[in-house]
Amino acid sequence: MQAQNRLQIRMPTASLSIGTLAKHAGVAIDTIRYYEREGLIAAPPRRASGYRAYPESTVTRLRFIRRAKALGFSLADISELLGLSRRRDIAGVKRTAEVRLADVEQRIAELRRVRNGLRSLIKECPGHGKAEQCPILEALGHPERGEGG
Amino acid sequence: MQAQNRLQIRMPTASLSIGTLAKHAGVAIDTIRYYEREGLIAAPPRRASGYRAYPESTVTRLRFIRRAKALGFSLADISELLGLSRRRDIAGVKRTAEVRLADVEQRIAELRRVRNGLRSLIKECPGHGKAEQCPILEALGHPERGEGG
DNA sequence: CTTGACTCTGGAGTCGGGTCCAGGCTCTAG
DNA sequence: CTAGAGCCTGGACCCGACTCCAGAGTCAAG
Repeated sequence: MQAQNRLQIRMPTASLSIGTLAKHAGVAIDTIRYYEREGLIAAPPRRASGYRAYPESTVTRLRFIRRAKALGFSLADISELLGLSRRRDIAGVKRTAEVRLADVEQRIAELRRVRNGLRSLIKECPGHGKAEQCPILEALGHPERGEGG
Repeated sequence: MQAQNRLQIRMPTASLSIGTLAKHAGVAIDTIRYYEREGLIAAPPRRASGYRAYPESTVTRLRFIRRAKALGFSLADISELLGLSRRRDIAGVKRTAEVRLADVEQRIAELRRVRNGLRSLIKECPGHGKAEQCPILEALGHPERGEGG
């Protein structure tokens, strides 16, 4: 849509093709289209050919999504965060981050328990000998007892 | 099952229907059939009617699976563990547990990083005011800068 | 015998987050 | 002009671990 160029105040910068955007933001083309379908990024204007023409700010938006994902937010969380930020709802953003933190802390606690269990089992396993002497199998419930193992 | 009692050498114990087994082991009926398809438990003998008739030891086997899952093993890992245990390969069992431990430790380290990042962001966020003052949005990359937010 | 709970089968659906594909346009360098 | 890269669409497919379904046969209690 060239019409835009003439009608709009001023193009902030040249627009990006989806491939260029993908490269700049470090995500796959298919992922960008997927995010558009899911409403995480706005549908961009199109050229006469139908090609998507992204404003540069979309790079930032995609990086936001990437970082939020790295912090353990799901796409649904990110959607929420984006909505909050659009509404300048700082309190909401903070609350969301706090919920996420609590979640992460719980996962850490669970994994710690798992780790400790695994560690002591490994420490006590001779690494050879009969199954009956293996505390790992023992702890798990000796699956072969009485079976045709 | 009366016929069985007479024909077979001796039943070690009464056999269990799939529903009873499910209750005893604390898993869903569908899950048991799923595990059978996946080769995690052996296909049990059938009654004349086609109903599955499980030996009691299957309860133990299912509990083994449940505990291993709780320790973060995937069904594929569990399959491997079961094979190792069948072959009385204690060294193999120990190695598998060690790999799992390393994996768990890495996940903990990652989550810790995430937690620390989230914590400091939250601490510095006033919880009100302008988006520009929110370090959470800031750290994530201010998605609204220059956009029609 | 009847009723209602239980079980059988094969196959489809679920969730999250993408990834891949065919078939057909479009853009750009030479 | 042509070749080849890039982009379009809708829809299928992937992973893991189930979960649900319809339609039909079976079992136990009353």
